[in-house]
Amino acid sequence: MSELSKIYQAENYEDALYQAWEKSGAFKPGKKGKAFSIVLPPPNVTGKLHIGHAAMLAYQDVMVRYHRLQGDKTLWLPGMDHAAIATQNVVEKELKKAGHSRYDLGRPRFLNKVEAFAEDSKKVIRGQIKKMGSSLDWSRERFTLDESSSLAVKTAFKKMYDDGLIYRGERVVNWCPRCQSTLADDEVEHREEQSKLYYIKYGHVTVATTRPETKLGDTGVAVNPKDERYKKLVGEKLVADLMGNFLVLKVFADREVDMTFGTGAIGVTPAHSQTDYQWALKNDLSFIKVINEEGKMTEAAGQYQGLTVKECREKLVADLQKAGKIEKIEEYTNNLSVCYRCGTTIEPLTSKQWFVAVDKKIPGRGKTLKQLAIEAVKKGGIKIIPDRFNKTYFQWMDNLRDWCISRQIWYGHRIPVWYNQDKIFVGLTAPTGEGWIQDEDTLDTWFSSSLWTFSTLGWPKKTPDLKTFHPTSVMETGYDILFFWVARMILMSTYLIKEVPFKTVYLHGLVRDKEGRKMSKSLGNGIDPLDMIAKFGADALRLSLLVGATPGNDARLYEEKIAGYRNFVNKLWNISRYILSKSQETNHKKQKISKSQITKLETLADKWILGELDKIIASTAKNIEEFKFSAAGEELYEFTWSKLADWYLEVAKIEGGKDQILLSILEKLLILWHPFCPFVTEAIWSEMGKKTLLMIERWPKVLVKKQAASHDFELIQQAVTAIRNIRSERQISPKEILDCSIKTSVKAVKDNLSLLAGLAGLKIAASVKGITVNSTKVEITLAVQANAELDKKRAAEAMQLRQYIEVQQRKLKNQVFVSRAPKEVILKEKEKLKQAQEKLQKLS
RNA sequence: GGACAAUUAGCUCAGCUGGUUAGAGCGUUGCAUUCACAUUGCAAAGGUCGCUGGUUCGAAUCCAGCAUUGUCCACCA
Repeated sequence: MSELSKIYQAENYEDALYQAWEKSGAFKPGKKGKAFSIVLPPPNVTGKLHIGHAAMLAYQDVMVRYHRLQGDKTLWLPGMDHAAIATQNVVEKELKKAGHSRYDLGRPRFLNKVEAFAEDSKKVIRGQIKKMGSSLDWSRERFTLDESSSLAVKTAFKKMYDDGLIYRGERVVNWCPRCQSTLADDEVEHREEQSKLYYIKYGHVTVATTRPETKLGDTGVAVNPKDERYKKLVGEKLVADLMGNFLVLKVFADREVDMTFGTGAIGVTPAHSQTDYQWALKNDLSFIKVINEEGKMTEAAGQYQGLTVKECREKLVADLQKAGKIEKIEEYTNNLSVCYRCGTTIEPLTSKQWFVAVDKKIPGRGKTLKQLAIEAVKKGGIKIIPDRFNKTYFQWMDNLRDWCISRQIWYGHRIPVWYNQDKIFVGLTAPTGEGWIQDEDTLDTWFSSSLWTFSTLGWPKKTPDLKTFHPTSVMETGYDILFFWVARMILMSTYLIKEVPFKTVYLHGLVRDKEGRKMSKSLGNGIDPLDMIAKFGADALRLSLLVGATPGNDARLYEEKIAGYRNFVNKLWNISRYILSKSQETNHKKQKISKSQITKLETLADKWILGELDKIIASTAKNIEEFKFSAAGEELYEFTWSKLADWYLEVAKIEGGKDQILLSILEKLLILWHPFCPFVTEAIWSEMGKKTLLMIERWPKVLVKKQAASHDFELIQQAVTAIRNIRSERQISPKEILDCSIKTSVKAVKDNLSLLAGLAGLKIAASVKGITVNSTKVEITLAVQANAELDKKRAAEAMQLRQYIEVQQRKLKNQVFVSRAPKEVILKEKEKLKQAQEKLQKLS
């Protein structure tokens, strides 16, 4: 066995270990055990991974490695998302730098470019995922645009079309003029913006608007039915002249009109507003489209044709002002709609698009898609962690409207619909015959990702994987895509395969910077996971992301925190180094020492540490199964550093002959830590000379030892700490041997304390005068000089104790307390009182 | 406008379904140096758990209200 370095050098081990894992085939699910599966939320192929991805990988790898150690048939399936608009944007931006547009290249050549970019991106991302130590089954890697995903998409589309759940219609949609595409409602973000509210005269009625240019498309005026000012106008037709554009406006009443806003009368623009569109349908208004897909004014805008929206607004307002048609202009804070991908202002406009009907009854099921998705969570098929997101989910589902799924971009799944004059064909492949032309549009990227849990397992084919691993066990993802993705997966899965896509949804929070700000390129406060791995090692990064992060809550990350866990990883390394070096020494002397001497087990300290080990084996498993990764990590950390290293190893140095017990503890400890920090644990495992991999070991069994030893060992700890305290405050060197006397009812304490005395520098003496240190059953008197200042401190301590005793006595005399509190609580309180009294007695 | 969360030591956060004299890490202070580890060890200081009421024998924990911060949703033109 080679000598281990003083400090764990992560970079010397990580890549080789990953290769060894991958080569061993252990990332693939085994043949036995119950199934445990997670499908990786596919990262977008837009470039590289950020720290949020690193966090996601850490959480999932903990679960996956844990279940593998439990002997489950464990699958973690990797894949990536083509992220239609996002990816196309990146490539278009690059083209633009060279002065080109996608139209210069044409569809096929442009798509080749995007595909090449996506392939490069995938390579980079794969590398990053591996750097994190993620134990994914790469033999099953998938892509949302690969062949079988395409088949799944087309199959789903056709079925929904045949069931009447997908339809084509002319409706107001969210249009991004920059992306040249529609967006779903939830892909629109809202930003507060300082703008102006213009009061425009429509003859004798004045309407208020933030968007004067759309007024050119007004065909109605809405008022509240209760509004006395306008009552007599309802049903009338107004004619307004907007700089030569004559508007014919039907006045109608609707309860949703806010009488207190503006003038109480609203100009209605059916072609450029969702609300107005609904009103127009109800009140039979006509549609005038004044803004086109480029964000420019149409022919219907008369003299303003060809101007951009902004230009038109400025010119029209100036013209109207000159003509005396503007009553006033007020400052106003507006909620601006912008594209979530590029931030461009959304133009709502009417357009012919494909939609998924969420409120239509599914033939043969008697329920709507929306109802299916709500039931899946309500009836307990799916558990969301933390559960407060149930409410958010239901609220969103209740408000869900038909989902616009067609996008006017090139990169993505082409809509499987063909047209021939007025004939239409929907199918998996092009129809035969002359004159069929496929729809130019592609599908919303979320359409393909909504099938992800089962399309990755082979659907629509009935594969063994689909049978074994679906529904998946856990969906681990960020709460920010609960709607985009999680909700849509539930919708599609319950409809298409009559199964929930996953049993548990674990939602993690965002990773923020030290000040709690969102990490972003513009702020430059992002932390690159690869930099951190290079600096501190992947294990340290994983731990810093795992510990301190609770589900659904954002967590902060900064270098000092990662450095702290790097220190811990090194501590684990050195604990192992010590244990291994000791056992090596003994091996050399093996012939001289009898077996009974080597395994001098079962001292008080042995019993204590083995009891603690049992506890931590059980609690770590429980914590991981309950998704409390942070708590699991914290408790293990405490066991490893504060109990094993700080106490047991020190005792072991004194008592000696603990090679077997130490090695056995180390083996178990490495298994417990493996899900959290797989690299260092596997590295140590191999340094121990193990021939098989740690990652395929089995989770240790709890031995159910009698744990009475715990308490007695804690007495020793208390006494030792008290002695050190005295040394520290009186500045007595640890080397100075102190005379003392020990009184205790527990014999083991006396024995062990004499061993530990070497630590504390104690000398046993029959009777000594000096300062008394005590815990419940131990009393130690140290021969040290009195010190006025410190005696004062002891007096203050005594004072505090007396107060506490008084409180406890009052509590125990209180009849109401004694009669109502449970017995255990009363006993506990009595014990506390007794301890305080004893302590006080010895102090004075 | 609605909903949700957070508010605990200088900083970052634990604290499960009420029973602690409220914990950890970092930071701070003092001490220790050829010991597995200075990426270390030992010890200490530091909090009336946002505010006000209520329920209870007992509240950081449950309830109500308020304040501050943050997030999400919503068609207020």
